[in-house]
Amino acid sequence: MPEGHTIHRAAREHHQIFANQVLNVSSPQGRFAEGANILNKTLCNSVEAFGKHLLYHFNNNQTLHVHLGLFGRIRKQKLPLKEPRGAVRVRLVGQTHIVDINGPTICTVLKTQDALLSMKKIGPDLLRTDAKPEFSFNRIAGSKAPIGRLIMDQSVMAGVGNIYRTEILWRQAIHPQTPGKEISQNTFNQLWADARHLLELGVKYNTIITIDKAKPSKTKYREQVNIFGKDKCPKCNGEIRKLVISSRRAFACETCQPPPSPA
DNA sequence: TTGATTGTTACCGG
DNA sequence: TCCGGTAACAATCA
Repeated sequence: MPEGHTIHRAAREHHQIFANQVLNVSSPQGRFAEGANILNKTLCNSVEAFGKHLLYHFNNNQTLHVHLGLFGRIRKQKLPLKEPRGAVRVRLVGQTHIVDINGPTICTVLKTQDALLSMKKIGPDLLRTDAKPEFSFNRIAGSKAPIGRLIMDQSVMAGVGNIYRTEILWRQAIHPQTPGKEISQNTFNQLWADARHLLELGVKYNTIITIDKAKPSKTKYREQVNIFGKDKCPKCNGEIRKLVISSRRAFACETCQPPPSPA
């Protein structure tokens, strides 16, 4: 579920819903009661995302830091309250909506200052206007690691997950095993721009859309992708090669994305 | 019931 | 010291 677009979407929605409201913060399963009590009946000033990290800033300089990991989910509902579904760690209740957070790997209350400090370990976030892409390019250009690993490394650039990495590299005709140092400035610029474009589309549609002009599918899985999990390349009809990069599955059309020549 | 999954980090060996 | 690989953790659904 969560790539960068999910978290930024949530940040924008939750900011609209919760900013400058006193929230009831609880933990229906009792697994987060201690931190929740600190925030309960407190004013939420703002909500923001850094890559896949979500920060709810409360007054008294407290911040709820959430990272969904692989399985985490955010569920937004209109009032009235319903029974929590599954293992809800935190429930935020505002005047019109509630948000339940299930299965996060990070769900802690920090001093705002410390939460913001920890965000400095993350690379430039494609979806933040203050991002500095030259930092990412320098990391890539100085590395012999495969580009498929680098663009998903959140310390290099933040926001891209496993599906987007395959899709972005296919769109840019870059083989995922190409060493970072072989990526030119110009190629990087296009990659960055396309990644940002796709993530913004993801925020807009609340799902992953990497096919130009596509709209979300009406089936259960709304994603619209070119080659992730597919057998045939939509451009050349060739066979899609299955790879594993950073212990995660990846895909490539080796006709449209020529493999790098061996060193 | 089993397996697979849109993520990250600690740890270990080369 | 810097890599790359592996285990561990999270929860849900087909």
